[in-house]
Amino acid sequence: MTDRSDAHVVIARRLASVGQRYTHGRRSLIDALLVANKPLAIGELLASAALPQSSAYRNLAVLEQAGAVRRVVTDEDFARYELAESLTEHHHHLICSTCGRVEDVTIPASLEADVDRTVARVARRSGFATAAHRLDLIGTCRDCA
Amino acid sequence: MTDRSDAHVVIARRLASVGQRYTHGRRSLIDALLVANKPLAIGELLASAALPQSSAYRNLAVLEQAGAVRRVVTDEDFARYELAESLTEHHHHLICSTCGRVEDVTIPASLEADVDRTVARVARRSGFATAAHRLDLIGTCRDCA
DNA sequence: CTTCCTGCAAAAGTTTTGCATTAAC
DNA sequence: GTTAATGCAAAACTTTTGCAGGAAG
Repeated sequence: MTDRSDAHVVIARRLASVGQRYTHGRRSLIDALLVANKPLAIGELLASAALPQSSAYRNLAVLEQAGAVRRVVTDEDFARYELAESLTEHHHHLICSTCGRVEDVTIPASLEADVDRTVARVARRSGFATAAHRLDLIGTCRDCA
Repeated sequence: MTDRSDAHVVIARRLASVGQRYTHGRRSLIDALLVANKPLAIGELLASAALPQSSAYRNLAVLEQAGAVRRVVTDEDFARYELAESLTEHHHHLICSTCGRVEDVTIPASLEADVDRTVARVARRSGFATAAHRLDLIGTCRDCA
């Protein structure tokens, strides 16, 4: 998944397998996310992708169910969206608690493996079937320091 | 911070140091959180603490600024609140992606230390001054399995 | 062509705010 | 007594939904 056109092909296939079409609006949203390389707020998506709010929300919901995008929650009172990890790489977020900025970041594979293993064990002990973990770094970005 | 009355004393002091009073409504909210031992949604707090919505929101904001409670974000479209970690212990959350249930959980100290160290390093390299990390486990709870 | 998607407008849900009254210190 | 907190109602904001018209396969 290194090329952008690859992403479009994969997404088209996933949408088709759920009986959904890859329309212009959906492609615009994906393009915006491909360029951004970080979670975008709805407002930013509306500006980049140029489509009505209701269509954005509806399309993001469809794209999420098709496994193309992921809804990201921060401390802000609106949602952000990013490409699904199957189209990028497993990563985490640096969140600035002052301005809300969100950036992607990866952590060393060794720690990732430790977290995975421990998280699976802890969850099992609690009666949870764990699907995933979410590790965010909350701090203050360079501009806000 | 093992006793409940201790929590009230500490919170009263923190509120006072910010020029705020420890009123009946605020005490009710704290009591509800002390009993619950897990993040509560606004609706649950309104039921337990029996106060108007607007007062709940305003008081939770004040209590958060005073360092008594923390706003917790999940995938739901409403917020949850829990006692600040300085009044409890550092912990993480098990989140059921089906029913939204949220439970507290702790992970082994050794992993916690690894995460802390790596997170600090990664953040520094990115120009972030890290204050904290947030590690959540997303899965399916026993009841929803 | 047939089914799904779009766009507009209105509704629903959560959270915030103004203001007169009440409680805290 | 003075200052801050409360409670009600109304507003602000994000997100969802209904429905007639248009695009995708």
